[in-house]
Amino acid sequence: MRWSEVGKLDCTIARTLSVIGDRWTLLVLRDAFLGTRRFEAFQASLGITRHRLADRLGKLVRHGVLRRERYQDRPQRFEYRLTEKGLDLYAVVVSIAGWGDRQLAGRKGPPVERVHRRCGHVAALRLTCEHCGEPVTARDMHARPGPAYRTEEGR
Amino acid sequence: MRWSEVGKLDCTIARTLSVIGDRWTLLVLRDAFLGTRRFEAFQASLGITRHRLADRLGKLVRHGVLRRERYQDRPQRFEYRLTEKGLDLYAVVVSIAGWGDRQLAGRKGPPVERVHRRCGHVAALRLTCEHCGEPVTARDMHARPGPAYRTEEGR
DNA sequence: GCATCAAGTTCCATTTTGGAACTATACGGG
DNA sequence: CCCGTATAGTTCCAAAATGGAACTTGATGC
Repeated sequence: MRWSEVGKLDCTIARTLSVIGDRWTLLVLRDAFLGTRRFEAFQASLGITRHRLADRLGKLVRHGVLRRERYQDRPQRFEYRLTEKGLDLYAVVVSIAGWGDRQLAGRKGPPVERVHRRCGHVAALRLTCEHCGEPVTARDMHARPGPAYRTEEGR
Repeated sequence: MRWSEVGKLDCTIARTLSVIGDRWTLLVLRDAFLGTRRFEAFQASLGITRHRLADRLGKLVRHGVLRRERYQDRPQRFEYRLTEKGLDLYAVVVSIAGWGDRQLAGRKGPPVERVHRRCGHVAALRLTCEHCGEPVTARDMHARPGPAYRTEEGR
């Protein structure tokens, strides 16, 4: 199967990955969450080729994750900002950072720390059950076919 | 910059992505979390070429995310199981699934639902602040340079 | 005119993928 | 003994994606 067909599968994970699951895209998003907005800034920070970057930004815009906004006329200049849909990817980016911080053990601790504005503390974020509020790990959960599974095949 | 050099950056996100951030790897992990263990089963479920699959499984084993275990001698047969380090990726996989479920709006609801064994409910998982326990979104958090940043450059 | 800036595009060589066939070990049946 | 089946890979090659570097466009400032 071609990667380009993965987005048509009926798995929500596969479809999400068809949007954000390629080499540089999540690093672009990392920068976006750190406040980067301009083409040159992404390029300098990432070391991605301009070609790829233009491509990835365009794809994220087409998928509604970023929005391309003019910040100056003459010459026209654009910047890329996270949409609500894009901001909703925060959990993905933070989960990735969290795993790296825990498992890939930087010698001096994490390079970035996150402060919860409301409570004022530097804190890791964790998954909890929406229903009971308890923290949850893989072993606490059981996956089973959901509504969409009953009507058609496909994970 | 070559993708193969991304793992050497000092960003925990970049380093995590060098392990799990390529095309098929997260789909392999999705299957692993759903209980898939054997080469043939991954291959049939994913539609990835056997070649790539062998490659990806090997890489995950080298990084300690999966462990290759013999389940039969003569002929020797192996299966791939998540290690603790691998199980710790649950938040990443679930966050990706969550975004897909919310934003890519399957017409009939999610294909997979997750039950919290402890409380018995089908529930989405969400990020909360480890310190105060409140649910958190991108806007609630502020990123700033952490310990590792003070001693050396690199995000 | 000439340099500079920002945001892309174009071109081409190198890498990575996808597809399909082939290999290795062992079992079970006729 | 020979054949078919099963599992887990490997090999080969054409097609697609990527990396690097130079070029383009539109405008400002000297």
